[in-house]
Amino acid sequence: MLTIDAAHAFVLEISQVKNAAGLADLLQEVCACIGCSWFALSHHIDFLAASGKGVRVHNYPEDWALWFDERRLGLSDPVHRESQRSMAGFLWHERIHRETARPGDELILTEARRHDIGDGLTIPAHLAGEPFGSVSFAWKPGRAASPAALLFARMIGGPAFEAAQLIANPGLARVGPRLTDRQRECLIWTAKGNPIWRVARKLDISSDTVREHLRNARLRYGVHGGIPLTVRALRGGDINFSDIAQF
Amino acid sequence: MLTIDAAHAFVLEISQVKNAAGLADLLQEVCACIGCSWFALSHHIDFLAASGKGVRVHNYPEDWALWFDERRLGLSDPVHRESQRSMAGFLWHERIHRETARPGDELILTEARRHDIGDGLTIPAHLAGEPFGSVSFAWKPGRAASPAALLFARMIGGPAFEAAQLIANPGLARVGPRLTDRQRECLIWTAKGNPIWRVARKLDISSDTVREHLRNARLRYGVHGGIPLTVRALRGGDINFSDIAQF
DNA sequence: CGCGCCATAGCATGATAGGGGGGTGTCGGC
DNA sequence: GCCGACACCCCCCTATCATGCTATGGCGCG
Repeated sequence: MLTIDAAHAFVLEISQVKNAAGLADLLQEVCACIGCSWFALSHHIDFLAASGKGVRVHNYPEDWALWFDERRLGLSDPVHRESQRSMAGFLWHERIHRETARPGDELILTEARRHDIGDGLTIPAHLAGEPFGSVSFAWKPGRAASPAALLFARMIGGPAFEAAQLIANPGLARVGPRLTDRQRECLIWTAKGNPIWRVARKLDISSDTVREHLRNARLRYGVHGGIPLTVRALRGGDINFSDIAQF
Repeated sequence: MLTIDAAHAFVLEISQVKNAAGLADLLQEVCACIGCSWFALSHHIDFLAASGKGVRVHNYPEDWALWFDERRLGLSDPVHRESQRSMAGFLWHERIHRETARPGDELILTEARRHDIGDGLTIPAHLAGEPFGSVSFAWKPGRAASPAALLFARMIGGPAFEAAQLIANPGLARVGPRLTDRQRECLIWTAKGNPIWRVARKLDISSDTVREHLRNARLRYGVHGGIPLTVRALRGGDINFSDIAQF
């Protein structure tokens, strides 16, 4: 029965869960409640490369998970990609299209169907400084994910992911390194496309100083190069696209 | 009446709304539905400094908004700060505590009460590369935000924020020229932090060819430099953060 | 008062990227 | 059959960046 009360009960139980198995049991119950077969709560990372790190709880067929990991799809799976551009979550059949497809996507989707995974829905789990994540529920081929199920999942997805993170990192409310104001300013001007000497003139400081700020920013993130620095700062929320956009 | 059907109706209407006034009307109806007095959908930015940019729709008292803006609280308001560390949203009385308080927070909260704003709840709106945002609903002093209202807001908050962004930036999504597969590959590897010669080895092509692909990509966007190229490609969706993520 | 953090500034070296040429072959559409 | 888009390859030269090191003054905090 899809009601707010039912969702409330799930959220309360989820907030008290102690380990991954308990969380899996609860998500299985959610599956039964919305009438789907599969659930997957996962960070979008390469689990083979980052063994031990990241959170993942799912009931997908084991060989699908293996196939998925071997191809490092945690980072490039079309559903994961789309979830990174979404705030509210989505039904797969409404947002996974040919237009945004990449070579290889078709293979992934047919392989999923071969493992009895058809339509589904996904709730993104974004938090600045953390890897991307999501909570998905999926049906066997032939049945479509419904808007009501999406709404239901929206009530539960966020708390479920927060619970999973607490289980994986007990007490580790970690926030990545933040940049100082001056470092952010310098980075924003270079990201707009200015060479360092022009940034220096805008900020009315020496270009060596700008260089120094950018260097320190790179050191904080432990990255090499201006492009990775910019990407990390965007990811972590230190700067954002509207800072960079020039109109 | 707090039901999934009611939420569904709101979400459908929100997805069709054409302007900020229409969105405000709908959020006012949501207020009536959950029994609160105030709503506020807002980017967490300094609206005085960034005039014209950013999204904000609210029905707070006008002098409260002025007081808020004058003190540049968009960035440092305790509710906004807490929302930036939350994925699922929260009830103010459960998460706004003395422990995480900063000097000045007490003043903000009493000033809010002076303007008839008591307890409330907030749904964060995170999207990588975008400024932080949130959707809040608040009650007059003496009444407490309820878990059921939080669940209801979870169903509506994300779609409402997405709608607001569409209104503020019509057609910003998926604009401009797209890159070829090869250009995207080269860009992704350089964005990970690889120098061109290493990209060439990964793709098993000459480094001049990599240079060539990157040059053509820059030409398409009409940008100068690898950093602006990366930012444009990220914003346009040609590449995304998980393509670049290292783990 | 010292300690750490920040912003500022300078200098030197080598690696890298950017922008300018030139070219080949394929594929698909007009 | 030609043309445009695409992927591929090669050369050159200069501007820019990354990185190493050192050093100053201001500011807050314990």
